[in-house]
Amino acid sequence: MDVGSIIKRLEAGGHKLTPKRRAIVEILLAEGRHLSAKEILQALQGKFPRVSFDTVYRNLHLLEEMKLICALEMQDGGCRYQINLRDDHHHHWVCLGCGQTLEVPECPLPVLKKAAGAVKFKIISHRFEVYGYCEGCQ
Amino acid sequence: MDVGSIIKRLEAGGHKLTPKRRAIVEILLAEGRHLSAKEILQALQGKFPRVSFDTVYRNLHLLEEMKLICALEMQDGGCRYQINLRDDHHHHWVCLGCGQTLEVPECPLPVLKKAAGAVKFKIISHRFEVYGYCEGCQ
DNA sequence: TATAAGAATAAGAATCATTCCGATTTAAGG
DNA sequence: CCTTAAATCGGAATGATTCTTATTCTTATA
Repeated sequence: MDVGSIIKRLEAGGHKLTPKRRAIVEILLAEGRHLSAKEILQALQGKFPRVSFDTVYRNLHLLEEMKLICALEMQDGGCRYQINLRDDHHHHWVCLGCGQTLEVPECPLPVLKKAAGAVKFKIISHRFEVYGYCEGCQ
Repeated sequence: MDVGSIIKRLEAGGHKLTPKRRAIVEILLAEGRHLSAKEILQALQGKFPRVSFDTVYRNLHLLEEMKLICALEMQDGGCRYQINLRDDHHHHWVCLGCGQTLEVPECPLPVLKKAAGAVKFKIISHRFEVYGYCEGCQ
């Protein structure tokens, strides 16, 4: 995933490529790890001193809808964002030490579909995140 | 799970049995379903008009630590609480229509332990909730 | 290049759940 | 009954997120 392909996907979706929108993507690409909305705002203020939280959230929501980034729910309820390296649905091992994430190789939901069917439950969405420590942080 | 056994567990943990604490447990038992902190506060105000949010949250956190209730993260980020009918760790099918929950028969984590080991990730905690519609609400 | 239309933005107020604070009250054991 | 730590109150504070309104860009098209 590079800036070029992200820009193409934005344009294909009928969205404008504004300087701030591009900068948010570049920040996420450069950092690699997941960032909070506040961290993104602060990084953005380097180039655009007058940028607002509203702009950060609006663009993060847009990028998330287009599946260009993914939102990680943290243990404390806060949210962090990172470039979606893969294009498909997946979950994360989230390191509580350094903040790096690794991808969980499979989604647990398919295994449970039969159990849901047994109680006639129609699945709409789910959340799954695993918190702990990566090899380096243990 | 009844009021008596909950009181015993509180006393065993060295906690006082205050009228408000008992009332919160009774409200959760009487309602059966999961309630938000606000709903609990409002129900509590019937008996104790001057009770504060602080008291509600303090007691909910205590009851959660003692595993007497479980906290459900909702899709919108809010939290709801219900009596922990079983004594062990489990997850829920959460109905977006009526708010009822059904217990997921197994936790997906054990299946993924091997994958975590493969990347030397030390698991500390996890979140898993499934949202959808129960049979009656579809 | 000019312009129109809609999309995006700024600024800061508003919201909402949750937590914190200092002062006061209360449960439970001796 | 007394003591003491725990629990409570009332309300302010916090912090992330969303909303509102006026303004400014982008892009497409003339």
